[in-house]
Amino acid sequence: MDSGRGAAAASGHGHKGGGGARGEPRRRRGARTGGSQRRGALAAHGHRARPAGRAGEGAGMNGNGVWRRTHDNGSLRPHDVGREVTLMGWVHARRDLGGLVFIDLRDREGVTQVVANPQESDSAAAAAAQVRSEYVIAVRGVVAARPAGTENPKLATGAVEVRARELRVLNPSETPPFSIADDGPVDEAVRLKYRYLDLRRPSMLHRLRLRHRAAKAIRDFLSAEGFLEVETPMLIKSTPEGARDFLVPSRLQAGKFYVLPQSPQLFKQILMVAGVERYFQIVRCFRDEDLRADRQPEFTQVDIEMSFVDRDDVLSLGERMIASVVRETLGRDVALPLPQLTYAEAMARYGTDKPDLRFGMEIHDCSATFRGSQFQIFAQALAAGGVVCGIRVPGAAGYSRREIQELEALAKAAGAAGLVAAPLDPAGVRGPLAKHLSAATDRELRERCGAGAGDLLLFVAGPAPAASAALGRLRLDLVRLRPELRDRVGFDRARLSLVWVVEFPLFERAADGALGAVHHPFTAPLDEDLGALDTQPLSVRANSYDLVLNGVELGGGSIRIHRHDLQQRVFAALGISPGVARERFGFLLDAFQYGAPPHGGIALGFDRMVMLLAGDESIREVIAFPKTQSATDLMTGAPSEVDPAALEEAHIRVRLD
RNA sequence: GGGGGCGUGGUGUAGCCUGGUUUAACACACCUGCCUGUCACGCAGGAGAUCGCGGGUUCAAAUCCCGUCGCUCCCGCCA
Repeated sequence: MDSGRGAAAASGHGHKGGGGARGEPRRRRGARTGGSQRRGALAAHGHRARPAGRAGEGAGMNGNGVWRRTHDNGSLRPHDVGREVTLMGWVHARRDLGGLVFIDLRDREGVTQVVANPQESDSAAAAAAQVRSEYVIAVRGVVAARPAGTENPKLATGAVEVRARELRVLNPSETPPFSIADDGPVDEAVRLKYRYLDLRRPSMLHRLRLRHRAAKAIRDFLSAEGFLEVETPMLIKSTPEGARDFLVPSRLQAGKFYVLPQSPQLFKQILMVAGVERYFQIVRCFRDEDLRADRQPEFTQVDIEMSFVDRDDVLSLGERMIASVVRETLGRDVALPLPQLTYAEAMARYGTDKPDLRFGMEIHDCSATFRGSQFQIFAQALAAGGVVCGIRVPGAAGYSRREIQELEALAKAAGAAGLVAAPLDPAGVRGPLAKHLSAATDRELRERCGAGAGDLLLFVAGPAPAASAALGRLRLDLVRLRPELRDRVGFDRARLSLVWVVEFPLFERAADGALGAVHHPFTAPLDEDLGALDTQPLSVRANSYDLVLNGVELGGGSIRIHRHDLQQRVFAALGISPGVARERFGFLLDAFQYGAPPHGGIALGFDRMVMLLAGDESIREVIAFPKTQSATDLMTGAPSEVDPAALEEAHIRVRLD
């Protein structure tokens, strides 16, 4: 720190006392100057551990009690010329021309140029010369039109400037560790440590504002639709399903724990039994799982539940809400109703249950074409009950051997056994596959994939879900890694491509072979599949839905089971005995004995929603105080050890191994 | 739990692959002086880095190797 450079610098300001505060030299320059403390007597300074010996502040330095801000820094226009104004804010930039000093003064609303001219105010000019980046200052002066030719069209306020009569430093600032004004790339760890400075940057303030506007749009929309915002508890009973819980020890009940909610799922269903009919909450949820760009241990959901509705009612509500949010934040229209894909279609055409529909390159099932093929790889896969899937990469027939190998590596990383590449010339398929194709199958293949000369076909053979999933990943990798493809496949990054994915399976086979709920155990099966519930549970489709935006799962929901007999059958299929069900969900089952209305709902990831609206690739950008990938808070240092007495009271003994 | 990327003055980067002409370079920021119409102000001067940390190889390590820490992307995980 104070390395002594410029030790003499803080001396010798010819300060004029005249009502103006002087800029206060920053610590680096001023620390060694010694001298008396002429600090203002006010308490405002008392708690600031500034180094001793700084040139003192004048009597007028004590905060902003005397002045009142009249305008923000984004609002002055030519019609304000001649008006006496008081502005406050942070020093965005200072340009000292020697005598004449320009200060770009920034606050939340914008930037206004302040001019300090010694011919107009000696004291203001002297103070302005001492000011540095990120000092908080107050300026009193007169709005003037800028001299012809010096207007700045880049600033909303660029036609005018404020001629300073008085300038006060309300608070000096250390040199910030990174530029607030530049708003350029900075290592994320540094940004997180100094999050208060990071958030000060205009782009981050914009994100906070965007988030607020999205939340407000949601509240306005749902309120108008008759929803009640109801809060649910944060300290709740553990229900061992799904993600790992965050534990909260109970002091009063030794050895027992609350957990933080993974979602308000049970409570919102209880609220339906309670007759609330239309509930929503913008609510924090907690899941102790590994982090990703779109996953934080605490995140925010828009949680919605409605009574006396069917699936279409929920979808309509959900998509109208999203359209409203997009309109209120981006001013863009979303065409309704949104398209719907069944889960089966999504998997077949895009290899994923959250397809990115901003571009084509769909997956084609070419199994029929290759049935009976002499090409061993395909023949074996088909004989084993698998499939052969392909995608057409337009204009990629010229990819080199090396490029193809890179694609194969990606496919293998995505779970494919291999990748067969077939470039097309005007005569048809070339490459290793060509000699195993008759003219008829060659043509059939091209027709099936919509491919022509110059295109590249990529095939994966294997079990149905794995083969299409691998191609689905490859499809995404291709537009990510090969920019030249984006135009050819119609990829538009700015598009908002919303789609409902419906009819998920009700159950899935877990790794241990047990049957598990894809969504949660209160999800209703589709009526038409009820018959198979006890005989072929894996074939039963759920009355559920996910909302997908640009390949990101925004959220999902379902129509719930509200009848006791059906719930028993689902529990039975899941292998949840009545005793276990009672232990885990007893209060919900009890509630359902007293007249549960038909109901359903949806929960949307609010952070992800705002991230996509902002065009960001990580929800950390739209969370004011996010955690790192290792779930630490670099600003506060959480998590940390706690006072042993607190552990004692919580009946916790810590063991490290 | 596993795989990949990154870590060099305050910030962003180059240098690393191929060890030695590097006294670790550049831009921005910072400090000093000059400068009355700038808005990427300009000009001149200056300070600031034992190259994340530890160990090893070598005559010699920012550079090669091993370990470790931090950040990050992904797989697993996330009903």
